[in-house]
Amino acid sequence: MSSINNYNTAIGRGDLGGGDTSPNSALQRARADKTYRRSYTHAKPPYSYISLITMAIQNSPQKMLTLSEIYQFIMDLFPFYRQNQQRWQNSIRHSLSFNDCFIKVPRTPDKPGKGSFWSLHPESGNMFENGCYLRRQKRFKDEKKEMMRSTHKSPSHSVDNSNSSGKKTPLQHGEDKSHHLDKANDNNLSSMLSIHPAKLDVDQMNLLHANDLNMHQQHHHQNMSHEELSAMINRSNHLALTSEHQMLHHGPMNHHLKQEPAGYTPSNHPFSITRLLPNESKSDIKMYADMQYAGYNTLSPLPNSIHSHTSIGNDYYNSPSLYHTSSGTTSL
DNA sequence: CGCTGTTTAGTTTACT
DNA sequence: AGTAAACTAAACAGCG
Repeated sequence: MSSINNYNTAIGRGDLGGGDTSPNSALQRARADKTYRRSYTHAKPPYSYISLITMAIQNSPQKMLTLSEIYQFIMDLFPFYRQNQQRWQNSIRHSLSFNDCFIKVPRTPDKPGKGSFWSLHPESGNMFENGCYLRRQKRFKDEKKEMMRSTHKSPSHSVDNSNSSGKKTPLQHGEDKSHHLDKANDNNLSSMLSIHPAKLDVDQMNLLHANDLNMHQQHHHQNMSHEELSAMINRSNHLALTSEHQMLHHGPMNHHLKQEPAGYTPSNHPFSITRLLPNESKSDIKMYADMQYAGYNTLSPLPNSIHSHTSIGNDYYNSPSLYHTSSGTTSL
């Protein structure tokens, strides 16, 4: 199914700034109300939180952002998320913690502050380049962490302290602490880089080894400079992005993802995250203009100059220019 | 104290 | 219809 359907569903769900409008009435209102176009652009973007986080990180120069920077990126980009902040920001935090595709990069002493940096797991690949931005076909799992989880879940490790409701008592929280810390330590760059290289395909492995392994072995990651860390992550992300090409010849890196039809180029997808990258050509920035869902027409292709969220001068759901297609107005 | 991060649980929704 | 991904809420700990 294409993301056009996803888009329609997102709108159809009635996620219009908190209203529980039925799909039909939303559509009727869209047709009747001339001011609706503005509301329409405040509709919930057709992206999952995971894809939004991914966008934010991939658009940052260092390929890593703090939590608040991720928040800011999303709010800058989508007015929808300027409301109900507590709700979606909780979900963002949950997504970051819960999904193995996000890794924590510790702050270095020269960059003190609150919270870690968040980056993308190099093995997570192009999670959304298959065209689905609301729902991945398969959740990315870090096998190492998966092992840890199952180990901790196994009967030998988890004495049943749960009460009938399944809610933790304060005591249980205390008892969980070691597990908590293990998990926390596991969810960072150090463990990410100690991942079984066998999981990478040959080319990636060679590159990673050639470029990074020496450094990896010589330094403890926590002691790396921020520049080293980000350079490493940049390279890894580049590998992930260029894996598109490899997939055409060797099949998908994440083999559980279905193959796209022949001729399909992920970066051509209307909501492609690849298209967000600053080095992408934006000559086709009006690509969506001719499409029926022109309300999102400039969603994906960010302006050339975006290298950090702070430079975002306009948002993509709000700019009046977005309301126009090549034929003049948005048609629903 | 507020923010960040982790975890659990329940619900909703996309997809097969 | 069943399953799994995504979303939401909430409790809690730790840190600056």
